[in-house]
Amino acid sequence: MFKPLDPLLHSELRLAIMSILLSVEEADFVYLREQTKSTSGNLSVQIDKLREAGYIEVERGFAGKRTRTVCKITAHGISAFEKYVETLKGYLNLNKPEK
Amino acid sequence: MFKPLDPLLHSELRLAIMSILLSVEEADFVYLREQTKSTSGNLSVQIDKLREAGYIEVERGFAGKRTRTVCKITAHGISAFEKYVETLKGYLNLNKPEK
DNA sequence: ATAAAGCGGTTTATAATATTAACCAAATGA
DNA sequence: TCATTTGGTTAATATTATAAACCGCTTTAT
Repeated sequence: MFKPLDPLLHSELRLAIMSILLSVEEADFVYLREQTKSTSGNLSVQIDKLREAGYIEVERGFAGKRTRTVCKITAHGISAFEKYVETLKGYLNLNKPEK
Repeated sequence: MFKPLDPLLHSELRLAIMSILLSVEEADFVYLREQTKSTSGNLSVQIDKLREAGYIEVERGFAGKRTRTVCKITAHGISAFEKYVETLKGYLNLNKPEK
């Protein structure tokens, strides 16, 4: 009945990161930090976990002279996310009981 | 954009407990343990957290000579769950992108 | 009877995780 | 030049989940 939830995605910040990357196709570190209202440290750690899992790709480049770290979701990340959502639905009684 | 997820509900086991109690209206310890495939220790701890938060009520009674701990969800628990689901939807891009 | 094993749980210890705090190098501004 | 800010990383800490050990009671076997 209750299938296990991918622990990598069942995390508020990582889920938010994935959600953004799913709708935006590419986002840099600063943008993600603003959107998620997270601290740099936390964001850095969580990005790295997603990257290690192969859910996102991270490329370091430049914006003018400043460094810029760009993230984008991978195919593997997309399917993991979709699977997570399906699994999660099993927990959420999405069929609202009639009032 | 990303509202905080109630940490009490954003937990696999506690969410499963709540999900069951939402659909069943009353369940005892053993039933919950079987359905969630959790250990007694883990279940005991998580039930207690939900009870402390006022999300569920716990009553101790008897089934024959043996003790029986019965759980049921409270109105507060129901609304917390519903709110959690709504918040969560903000993370889940539920509108599938057309293939 | 009494020992041993099982059941329904709780409490305590440990493993895993998230979050922050401290730091660093490069760039900018006074 | 030297202090600040920016874009991050690394290391330490706080929080959380999970499992292990235990407890009182009941049932079963001897």
